[in-house]
Amino acid sequence: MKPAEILNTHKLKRTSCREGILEVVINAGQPLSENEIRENLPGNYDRTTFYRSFKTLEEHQIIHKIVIDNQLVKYALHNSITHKQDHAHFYCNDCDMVKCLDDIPVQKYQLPDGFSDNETEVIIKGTCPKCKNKD
Amino acid sequence: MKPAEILNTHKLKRTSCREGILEVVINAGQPLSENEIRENLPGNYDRTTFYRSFKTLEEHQIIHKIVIDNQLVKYALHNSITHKQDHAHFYCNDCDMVKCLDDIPVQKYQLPDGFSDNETEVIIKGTCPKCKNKD
DNA sequence: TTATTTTTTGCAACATTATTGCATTTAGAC
DNA sequence: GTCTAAATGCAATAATGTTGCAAAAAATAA
Ligand SMILES: [Mn+2]
Ligand SMILES: [Mn+2]
Ligand SMILES: [Zn+2]
Ligand SMILES: [Zn+2]
Repeated sequence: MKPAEILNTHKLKRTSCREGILEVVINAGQPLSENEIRENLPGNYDRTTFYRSFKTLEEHQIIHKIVIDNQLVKYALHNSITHKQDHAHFYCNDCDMVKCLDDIPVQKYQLPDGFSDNETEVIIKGTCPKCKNKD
Repeated sequence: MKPAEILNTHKLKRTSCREGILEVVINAGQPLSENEIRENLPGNYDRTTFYRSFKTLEEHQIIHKIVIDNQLVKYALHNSITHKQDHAHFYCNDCDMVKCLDDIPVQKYQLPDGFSDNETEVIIKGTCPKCKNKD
């Protein structure tokens, strides 16, 4: 699906920042940091606009962010199939790569009395195949 | 266990910053942010020293941090019983309270081929009992 | 005890990530 | 093409965290 289509589907204005972010993230096929996105965007770049665009795209559940250890944030497209379902994320300690594990639904945890949940985040840290074969 | 004892056990110097952080976190009985810790510390406060003290205490697995949505970080004592075991954390969307769910071990996830894991973080977001009874 | 070495501290500077206010521009509806 | 609500760009500000370095404190050696 193309950026313009996605924006139309959600009745969002087609602005260059929104289209640019989507374009880059779709092409990458994996979660990217703000800097990685910026590096792949042509022309001038405004951080405020990025954050506001992200907020909009997030509210429409088009992209989501993955926070690793505060100070590393990656942005990723929602897989249109699993979409709303909570899924786990993988983080490679060696190369900082983040991967959406769309096929791995998160476990439903039994909370203590009185607590109720509505979202669960799971981040699995380890080594990715690429880094493992680097010895 | 008292701060001084803990530091002695780990053969760490008893400095006022380390003792202060431990004192405050032990008294609170729940994870606190840097600001919440600072507010409960007497005398002058240096952020650099806080971060360096935290690093030391973390390396000795005395306290650990919980990152909620980057921009909210809470620091908590390690439960001496479950200690090294990965445990889930609860975050209240209403009051920002964080709770260590020491009794809830994290599930072992089956990763795709070639990936290996060595640590898993689970954050369950929802409403705490106090906030639920506030209608 | 005194001297030497190591660790910790406090401060300034800097980096990164993120938010707000406001004037200007633009996309899309008419 | 005109109009208007929405989005943008820029400056200012905030929160969180790190680094270098000289001074202070603690541990160790003599
Ligand atoms: Mn994902
Ligand atoms: Mn915990
Ligand atoms: Zn890797
Ligand atoms: Zn609450």
